[in-house]
Amino acid sequence: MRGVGGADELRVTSEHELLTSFRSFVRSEGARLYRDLPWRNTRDPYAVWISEVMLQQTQVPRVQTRWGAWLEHFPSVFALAEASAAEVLGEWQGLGYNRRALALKSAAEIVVNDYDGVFPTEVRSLTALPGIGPATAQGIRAFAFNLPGVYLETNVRAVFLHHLYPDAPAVPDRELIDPIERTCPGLDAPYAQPQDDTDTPQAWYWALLDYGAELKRLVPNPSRRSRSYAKQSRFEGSRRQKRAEIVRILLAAQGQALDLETITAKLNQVELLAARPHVGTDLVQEIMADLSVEGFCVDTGCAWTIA
DNA sequence: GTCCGGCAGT
DNA sequence: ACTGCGGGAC
Repeated sequence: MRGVGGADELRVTSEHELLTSFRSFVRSEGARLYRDLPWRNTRDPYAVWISEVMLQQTQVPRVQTRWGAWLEHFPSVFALAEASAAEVLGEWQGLGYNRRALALKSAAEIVVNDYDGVFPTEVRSLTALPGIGPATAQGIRAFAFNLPGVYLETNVRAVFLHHLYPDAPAVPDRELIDPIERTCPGLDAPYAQPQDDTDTPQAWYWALLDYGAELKRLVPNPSRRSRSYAKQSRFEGSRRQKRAEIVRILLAAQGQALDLETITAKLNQVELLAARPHVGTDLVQEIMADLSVEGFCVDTGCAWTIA
């Protein structure tokens, strides 16, 4: 672990002072860079949950254009639980990673059936819901319930790597857990004694996110020095590009069943227009099997309809 | 080409 | 630990 900010800003004599000054620095940057995002003006767990899932591997500007529309279409966990998969996928189009939309609907059904529509607050209960992993669970806890925890996602990771591990080449996430715990307001550590009533988990993580986003514009992405960093595969021409196109084709069919040849033909119209190679029915067959297993569509013998 | 307020299956 | 999964802005 190394110094905070610049070496001249602070003279660090102990880990305690290091984390304490780190905290006040991030709080101050967070205040300066605060983003008044729409989902930050509610504490409705449903609305916060939707924002957290939309924000998984998806940049803020895209979510800003879609979060409000989703809440108008599906205003409550009950509305979402009762919606059809096609309706949910339709509202999701453009956000990417379509399985998130199906997970949202499945989780909504569980919250309605098992929790009477009231969102759980325990990490174990939250991560048991489809589409909610450790990061999203802590995000919901911090932003909807103002509960402390280890919220470790890319912006938070960038801030801690930049300030506490400036030269380490491959830092595992487990190294970050301790300092994150020690700096979160409300966790049992001397650094985390609340300064005032605005010193909350919610405000702390907003500050980390806002400062982390700014940091990544100023320096090369510190998260590259995370051991969990992985370069992502090419999208253009990929299987998942075709898969997403097939979902669009099924949605456009409005519940009508399409056979393998029809789906392949429609897909190849798109591929041809984009000057990509012709796709064979074998690959389409494979993708349809995956989509069926994942609940995107139902296999009606030799044809598929959107679920 | 890079990255995004990750998750789930293997 | 590794891989598949979307789509657009830069």
